Amino acid sequence: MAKAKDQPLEPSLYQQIYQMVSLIPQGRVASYGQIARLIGLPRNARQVGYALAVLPEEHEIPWHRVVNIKGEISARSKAGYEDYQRILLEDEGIEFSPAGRIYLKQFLWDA
DNA sequence: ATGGAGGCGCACA
DNA sequence: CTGTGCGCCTCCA
Repeated sequence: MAKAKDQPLEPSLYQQIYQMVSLIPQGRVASYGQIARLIGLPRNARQVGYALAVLPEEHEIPWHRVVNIKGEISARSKAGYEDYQRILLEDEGIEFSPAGRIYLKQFLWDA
């Protein structure tokens, strides 16, 4: 695409991530890598996590529906949110295995 | 400019 | 199942 400097004709990387995450339907989860792939950046799973880590306080983004490829809730910088995330997910009907992992086969978002 | 760090992913042992 | 190592790419100080 022709772009003068790097004037983003497209939303910034984070904006794309946020938008994609907001598309995850209720009762479903997606992995970081999956989100990255969906926006055409298969090697940016980490950026997805980073983007969510710096989410502004006010947003409509279902960040809790994003977990790692194993179906478990990743540890993050700020404590407390892990339990919160699990509660939000269970509240949507997502089930966890005894080991604390989501049954991806059943709940992974089929984009 | 450079280096460190980050809610990851995957291959191996 | 767990632990370790390495690759990937961007953001921030």
